[in-house]
Order: sequence, then structure tokens, then C-alpha cells
Amino acid sequence: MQANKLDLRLTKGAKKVLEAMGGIRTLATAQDIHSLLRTDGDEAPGLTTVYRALDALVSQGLVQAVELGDGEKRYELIKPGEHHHHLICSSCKDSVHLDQCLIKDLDTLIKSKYGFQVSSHLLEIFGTCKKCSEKKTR
Amino acid sequence: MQANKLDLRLTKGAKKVLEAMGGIRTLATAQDIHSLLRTDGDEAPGLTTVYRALDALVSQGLVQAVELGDGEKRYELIKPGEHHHHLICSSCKDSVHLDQCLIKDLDTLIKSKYGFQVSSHLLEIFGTCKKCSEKKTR
DNA sequence: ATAATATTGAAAATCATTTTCATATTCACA
DNA sequence: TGTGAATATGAAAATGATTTTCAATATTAT
Ligand SMILES: [Mn+2]
Ligand SMILES: [Mn+2]
Ligand SMILES: [Zn+2]
Ligand SMILES: [Zn+2]
Repeated sequence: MQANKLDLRLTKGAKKVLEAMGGIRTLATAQDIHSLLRTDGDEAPGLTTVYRALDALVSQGLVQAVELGDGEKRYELIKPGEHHHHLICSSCKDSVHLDQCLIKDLDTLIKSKYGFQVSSHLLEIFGTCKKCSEKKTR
Repeated sequence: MQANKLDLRLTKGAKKVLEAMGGIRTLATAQDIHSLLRTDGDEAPGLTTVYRALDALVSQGLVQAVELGDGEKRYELIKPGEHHHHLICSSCKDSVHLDQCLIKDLDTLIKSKYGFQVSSHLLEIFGTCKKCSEKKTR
């Protein structure tokens, strides 16, 4: 049991959000998380606070925001400072969390070829997952 | 001068949108395109029609929608049926159009490793372009 | 022509996210 | 430990891109 050094700069609301996110492994919207908190217990933070908490958590590298191209951001807990991408099934909406970034090590190439200094990227892959493929075939 | 076989299924408004897009090489929002059309001449289609035209053009593979993660889609003309990705400068908002898809040929690997059938993907890279890097150094 | 079908666009609706602003909480430190 | 400054909270309103409605037009088929 070691003290969690990362809690230091976390607001009361952010801690609750973080805790709620610890309980799920799916990509959740701000509203999903808010509902979850409201359902769980009392003392649940308001939606505005959830949005603010998510911003803070993303800034601190504890959470990543995932863009799927519909107008709604998803969030998920990550290993601090890391990031990863997904295979997202258009049919069941479930997603496979990839273990490593598919375009890691590309930054150097891009820098030398275009003089462009990469700072971040957006990468998500859509299609049909194994289960859903089997269903259709059946 | 050969007849353009692709015009067949294009609405009057869609043709105007297509023409307007032919004149720009930047990523444009629906509203950008609408403004452009309004400025250019009369007979400009309304914003609703521009949205509908863009949908149609994307379906037909003449235009691609680009997601940057701010809540506003960009559109650009593409070589029919193809697609590409960008290096987007967070400073000047300008973008480098990459000549080839960085994750082409990955579909097969993903299919065999996860049983996931890829149908599309989202990939954009953010950072600082050459010009803007030089400005800051100067 | 005439009726059926598709296109258009102004206005209203949607809906995730942000902003406001007043209240409550936490903090610094005298 | 009190007290004022700084920060956090949340309800309500605002924002803004996109979508929906629906009535008027234009196009197409018979
Ligand atoms: Mn994930
Ligand atoms: Mn491009
Ligand atoms: Zn990555
Ligand atoms: Zn690609």
C-alpha cells in the first residue's frame, strides 16, 4: 500500500470520476460517466464538473479522450502517460484495445521528410468484429 | 474533353459544391464552402443543401470527410475512391496532405490477429509545421 | 400535359459541450 | 483559529454544428 502520488492535484469531483472510470473497461462518454456516478451513490458531481474533471484527467495523462467521428467524445483510463488505439465494431460498438500504438516511431521519419514536429495523433479503426462477422455468416 | 461519367448522379447543388471544392486545396468546413458559394455568384445553394451535397459526394467517393477532433468536419476533393491523411499544424492550421495511407496493408494483419474485418479508419497527425517551427526559433 | 418523384431551403429542433455566475469549499497565513 | 483570497461546484443559459421538418419548386416518367 503505497501512497498515490498522483492524487495530489485532483479535485474531489475528479477523484470520483477517476474511481468510476476504474470500474469500466469500455469507452464511455461524459454523460455515461455522469449517469454512472448518479446511479451509484449520492454526492455525485454534476455534469459540468464531470466535463471539467475529464479535462483535468486528460491533461494529467491519466485518461485519454477517444474521437470516433460521431459528435461525442469517449474517455477511458490509461496507463499514466501512455496511449493506445482501437478496433471499433460498427455493428455491436464494442472495441478491441490495441496493445501498442500502430504508428509509433513514425515521428522521426515525418520530421526528416517534412520538417514537421509531431506532437499527437488520432487513430481509430472501424469495421466488424469477430463475433458480429460470425453472426452474419450463421 | 471526355464526358464526365460521374456527373450522372449529381444534383444541381452537388455540382456547385463540387465545383467550388475544385478551386481550393485546403480542408474546408461545410460553412466555408457555403460562404464561398455565396460570395462567388448568385444561385448559390443553401447551407442545408451543401450538407446534403457533401454527404452525397462522400458516398460517391469523390470527397472525403476529415475529422480533426474539434466538433467540425472538414471536406476535400480526392482522387475518386482514394483517401489520404494529413499532418496538421496546431499553430497555423495549415496541413500537409500525405501522399499515401500510412496504415495501408494493415487490414490483413488485423484480420488474422483479431478476426476483425477492417472497413475504414481515421488517422490524422498533429504538431508544428516547418514554417511555424522556424518562426518560434527565430 | 399531368401526376408521381426528387430537390431545395428557411426555420425549428437537436444535442454535446461550454460559459456564466452565484454559492460553497479549501487554502494561505497572520 | 479566524479571515480573506483563491479554487471548485453546479444549475441554468448560451453556443454552434448538424439534422429534421415541411412546404414550395423543379425534374422525370407516362
Ligand atoms: Mn482503450
Ligand atoms: Mn488532404
Ligand atoms: Zn498512437
Ligand atoms: Zn488511410
